[in-house]
Amino acid sequence: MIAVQPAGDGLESGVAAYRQLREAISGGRFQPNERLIEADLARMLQVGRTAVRAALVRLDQEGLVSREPHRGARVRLVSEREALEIEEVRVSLEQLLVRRAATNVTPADLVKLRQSIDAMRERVAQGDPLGYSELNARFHQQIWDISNNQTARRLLANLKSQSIRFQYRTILRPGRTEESLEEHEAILAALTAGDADGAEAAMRTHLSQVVSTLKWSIESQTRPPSWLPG
Amino acid sequence: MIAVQPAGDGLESGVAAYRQLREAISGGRFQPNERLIEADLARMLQVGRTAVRAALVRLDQEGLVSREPHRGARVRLVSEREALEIEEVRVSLEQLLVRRAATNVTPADLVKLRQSIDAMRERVAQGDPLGYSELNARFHQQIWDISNNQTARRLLANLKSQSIRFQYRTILRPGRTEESLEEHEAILAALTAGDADGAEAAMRTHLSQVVSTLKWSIESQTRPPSWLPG
DNA sequence: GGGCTTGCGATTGTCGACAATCTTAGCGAC
DNA sequence: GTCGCTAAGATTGTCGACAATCGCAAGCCC
Repeated sequence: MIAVQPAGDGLESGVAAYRQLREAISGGRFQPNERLIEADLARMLQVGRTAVRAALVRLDQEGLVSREPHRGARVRLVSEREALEIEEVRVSLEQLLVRRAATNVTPADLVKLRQSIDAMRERVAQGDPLGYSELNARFHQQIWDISNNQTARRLLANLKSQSIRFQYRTILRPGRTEESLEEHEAILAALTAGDADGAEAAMRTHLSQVVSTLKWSIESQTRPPSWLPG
Repeated sequence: MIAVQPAGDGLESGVAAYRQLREAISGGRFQPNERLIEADLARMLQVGRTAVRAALVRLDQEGLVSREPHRGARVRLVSEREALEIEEVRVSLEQLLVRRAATNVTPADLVKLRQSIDAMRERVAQGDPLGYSELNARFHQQIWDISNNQTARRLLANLKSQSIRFQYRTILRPGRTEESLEEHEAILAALTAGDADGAEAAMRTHLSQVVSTLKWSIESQTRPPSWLPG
């Protein structure tokens, strides 16, 4: 028997639809609160309505879309308040994970983390906050991997996809990337020293900055809700 | 128009199936790893196979059920290692919540918490660990409510339903309930004082005990896996 | 007997059709 | 003009049927 790997397929088609939809939503290719009509999505994704339906149920459970009986699904609009809740949870979990990482970390891991930070430093020098943000995500994910807690990892990934809409607010603040870079250095230093308490503290400092930035951006923008007519 | 509240119904029937199944699984009415056959469940719950299917997808996303393409669904067996992961996450989140609770708590809340602890003390005196356990859950949920972070609350509820199978191990250890009771007192004391750091520390102490108990129960029981034949 | 193939029953995955429900546009009364 | 009502269209919820796939047991070859 030729072990043909079924091209990433071999999955029920609902999973394919789920992944594409998830990518599309968290990638911002839908407006917040936009209606998600099953028939349209089915045409769009080239799958049956059954598959779309399954995908929507999953995304609902995951918190990315909200479904009401007989009224269909919409991409869920996470409020600013909720974004703060999410960020608080994220701080907690990242603290836990970096603490575990401090005891698990290998020299090879440290090399990779160093490479990530160096790459980030380049982006800062080039004034490329978006590239920085991507590398930032990679840095954190590396820590998740090292810490070896799949449960927390999964939760964090979910939370991140829910709050992605607020991400740019925390990146684009002037001078933020430079600060962020130094905070990352502190985390790496603690990990290198195998200092669990230090790593946790450094992570708390780092992410508390993110929370503050987010809070600031929310409170300072008391703009009228632009989605209301009139 | 008479506003007839559709008797808790008005939901798509998939939600009803989901709730019942969830209750049944986390209530231990299925064996771990037991196959969940759609047609059987449909008969059992008096709903169509479509609804069962939707429920299973949700439970899969939630981690209570594991589904493989063309191979059906089983109640997910969470490994001991995973139970520890979950408990670690739980400690993190409960710390966060009790910290927030310390700043939100009202006198009325304190009265209710006091009542819960008093009721627990009674159960301890009566030697009723199961009743104690229920009240324990209530105490923690009260704190969740006070802390007012829906996101963390939801995650904690999910985690709890996943690890419920290991709960009895942490309750039945001799002398544990007495210790647990005093730890609860410490938490309440910190909350009464509005001491966020103290509350967090007390919660950490409390739940670390649970983690230790769980670890101890796992490591000490190097029993042969009873579910293997022979 | 051991290992492989084959066939069958059991179960899941998908689709189309239809019923139930919501939403919107049109119409008429005031 | 606007309010309320009605009908049509759009969309979701549910079911039954069928195809695809799996697991198992019987049979076959060596």
